[in-house]
Amino acid sequence: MPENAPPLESARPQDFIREIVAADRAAGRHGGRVLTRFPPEPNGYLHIGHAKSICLNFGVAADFGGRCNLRFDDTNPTKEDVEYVESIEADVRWLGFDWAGMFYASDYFERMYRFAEQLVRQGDAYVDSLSADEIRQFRGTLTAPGRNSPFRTRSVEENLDLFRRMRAGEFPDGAHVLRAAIDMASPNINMRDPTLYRIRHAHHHRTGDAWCIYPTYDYAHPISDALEGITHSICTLEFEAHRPLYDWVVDRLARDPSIPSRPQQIEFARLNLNYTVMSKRRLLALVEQKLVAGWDDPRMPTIAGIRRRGYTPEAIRDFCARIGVAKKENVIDVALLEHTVREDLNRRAQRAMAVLRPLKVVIENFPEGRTEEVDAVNNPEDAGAGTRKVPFSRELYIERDDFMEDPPKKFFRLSPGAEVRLRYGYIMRCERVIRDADGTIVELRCSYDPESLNGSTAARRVKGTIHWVSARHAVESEIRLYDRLFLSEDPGSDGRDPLADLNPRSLVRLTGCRVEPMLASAAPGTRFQFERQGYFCADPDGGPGAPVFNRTVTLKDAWARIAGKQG
RNA sequence: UGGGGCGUGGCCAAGCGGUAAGGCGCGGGACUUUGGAUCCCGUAUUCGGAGGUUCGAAUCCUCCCGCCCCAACCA
Repeated sequence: MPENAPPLESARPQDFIREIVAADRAAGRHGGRVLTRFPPEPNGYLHIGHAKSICLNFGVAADFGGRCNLRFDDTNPTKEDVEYVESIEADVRWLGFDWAGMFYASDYFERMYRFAEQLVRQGDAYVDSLSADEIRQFRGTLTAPGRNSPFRTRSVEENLDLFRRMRAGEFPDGAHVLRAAIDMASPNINMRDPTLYRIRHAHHHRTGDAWCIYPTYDYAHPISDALEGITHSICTLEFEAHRPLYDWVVDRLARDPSIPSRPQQIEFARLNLNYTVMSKRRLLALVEQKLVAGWDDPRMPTIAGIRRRGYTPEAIRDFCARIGVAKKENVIDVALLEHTVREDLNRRAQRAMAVLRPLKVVIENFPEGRTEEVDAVNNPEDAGAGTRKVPFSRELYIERDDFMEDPPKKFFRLSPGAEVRLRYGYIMRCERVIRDADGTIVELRCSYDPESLNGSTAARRVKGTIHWVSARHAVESEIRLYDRLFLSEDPGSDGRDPLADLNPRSLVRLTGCRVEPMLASAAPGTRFQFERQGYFCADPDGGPGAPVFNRTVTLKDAWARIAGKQG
């Protein structure tokens, strides 16, 4: 990452979570210590929504001199994979965070098991042999209380024996579960004897075949937190109703004086972005059905995807800082995300000239075979970025869109008989148009004003400035225009076709583009602003040869124009 | 419906009894060798609604309305 622009963090806004943490420290809780954790399940790639949680967990810790753990919540082996843990690790690092320790819930399987036996001995848990279906029926409804399972009164000895045999693999999946004995009449359904362990004869990406019983989230999470000494367990709103259960487990575990902390769960509203699908189910469907090249396809809202697209970690962190943290359900306008990306890129991205759809221009009064080097500013927002030489010659390419044979009133670029300024170069007039047999415009014959180098001439005022590239010196390159993958305002609702709102025109590949010679050696991952076209990134995973450029975001006003053009 | 949450401008979001911050978006203007950027100015007599307490309420009380989450051996 050779970019040396200063970081772009906004002033850290105070939020209710930081208020809680500050109050806890003021009250001397946890001895003033702050340890958070980011606990993804390795069942998919991280997306922009996770970035909010990552920034929150690492950010809160950093603000109070604490640390944050990375923990994989790998309690459901059938959905998880090492590919995911590797990508998550890489993405968190790329976002710029460094964890205090990296752990797996599966690190604690043995201790969880032993604690479960203890719960059984205390009469706090029992083995239930009802089927999943029966358990559901016994659970009651939102308004009707549940009923105790007939197995709830088994003796401690019988429970212990059964639970041990569950672990030993004596029973098939679904034969028994371990349940907490809480209250089948609780108005909170999560407290109606929740399942703690289920039998799953499945290979775990990490523990292999060592286990055939796996703890549930509700049981594993508080234990993992307590064992690591987590002080504040920050999660999303849907777990609010699980907090009493979280506390129930922590209460019992904390009777052991060697347990380092009594963590508290705090919930916040997850990020929703309009026009963007964040559901892992839908993202997975896109990957599996090969509608995208993979989880890191630049069209994907995954961290890996937007990284390839050219977003910077700084911009994403700034975005997360700006959206705030609260408990209100929210739908953030993607325009804010794009704004933060543009703001960052505008300051750090080197300007370059690139012609996406080339139209040849011959300057008839410019000497054949002559090459001039014109000075171009690398970044008008960054005086330290310097200048570069760009070759100028008789034959150029300009953007097809920058010429109109029959221009509307407000068109200030090139048209027959009109003058335009070639950025950093000369003022040029279009003399005539050359067509092929089909009548397609293939070339423009122009003249230039030799006195107007660098666009300066007191005599005339030219309104339009266009970008260009010397035909002989330019490098041919592929440019990919990626747009948002989804156009749905309401991404997500269950039961719908997960791909229903896919925008089929989210990728336009342009080949035969001509870019400034300098770009031939663009380092993968480098961002550029192509004059008048938007922000582009040399594909970070591009192979050898001429670099491929991915469009990051368009210039602000250009979006509607370009989006409209592409449907 | 039982339980748990949440309701401040188009989208976020401060505010915590003293008379509505800020950002995005949007509108207008200045400037400009990117129709970019930058810079100005404007954008809620009002805080889901109705009562009440108070000299004074978005902030306190009561009732009502709306939205979200929970009935996986998912997380």
